Amino acid sequence: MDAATTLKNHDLRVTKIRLAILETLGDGHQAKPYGELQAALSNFDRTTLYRTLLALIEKGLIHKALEENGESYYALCGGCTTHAHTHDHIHFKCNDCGTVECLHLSSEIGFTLPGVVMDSLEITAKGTCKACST
Amino acid sequence: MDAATTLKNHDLRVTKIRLAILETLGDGHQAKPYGELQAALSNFDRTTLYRTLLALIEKGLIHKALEENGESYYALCGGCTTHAHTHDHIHFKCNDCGTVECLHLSSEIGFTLPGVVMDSLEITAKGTCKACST
DNA sequence: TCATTTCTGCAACATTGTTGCATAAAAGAT
DNA sequence: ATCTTTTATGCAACAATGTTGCAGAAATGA
Repeated sequence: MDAATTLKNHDLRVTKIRLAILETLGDGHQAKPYGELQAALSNFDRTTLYRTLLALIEKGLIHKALEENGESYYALCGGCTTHAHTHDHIHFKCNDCGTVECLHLSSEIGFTLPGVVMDSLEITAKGTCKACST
Repeated sequence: MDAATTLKNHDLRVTKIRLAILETLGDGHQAKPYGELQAALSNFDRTTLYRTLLALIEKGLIHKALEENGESYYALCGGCTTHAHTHDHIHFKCNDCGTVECLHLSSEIGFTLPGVVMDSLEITAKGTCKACST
């Protein structure tokens, strides 16, 4: 499915910056920091970039992850549908090369918190990625 | 153990703002947003607050958690020692009252990521806290 | 092509985080 | 207590990030 169709399916108009963002985010299993997006899309207005990212998040096309330094990372959502994100993945940041990947969990995470009702879970792991550990 | 002794034990000089930060963070199982700290400590310089928070993090007295909105939350470290944080806890944000708590895990989290070496894990859960669900 | 809805770019601003440097304060020694 | 050394603080200036209002431009469906 091409990007334009994806946008239409998510109730979004097809515009240049939206196509450009989707293209920049590439295959989707790697999250890009905001600074990199801004640099790659510097021909667009910064405000528009922010609002477009918000729109894409709102419609479930992309998601945002925060790193320790406070920078926002963005990545395509795999099987997310509008208003029903299925985030059965975690974010993994390599301390060597700095890339942030969206990885799917091989097993379910099971733990309980006494007395609270859990809605969602955000997990960020750090370490050394496959490429850097060889 | 009082705050002054805690600071000395962590190789930190005892200053007004450091005592004030530790006092503001209270009993330690609740994380406070940066904005709240700044408001409570508005008699100190903003730069000093930032540098002091960094120093306290560096020495393992407090830790930082990032929320979805990008705001930094700070909380006292329970059993953390200098350069050896034992973060066997997760951050839980209540969608109702907005408080962020540091909760200890009742069970170990076990999962593996194929091909990567994991160093650390950061987990944030969201939902409804005990007080708000009754 | 037109009408309507939505998006974009600009300006202006608020917040957050950082760096350099002179002064002030803390800690240990005299 | 006073002095000396080391470290922390406050100020200024700046950079980056994020937000809001609004006029003009673009996308969509008729």
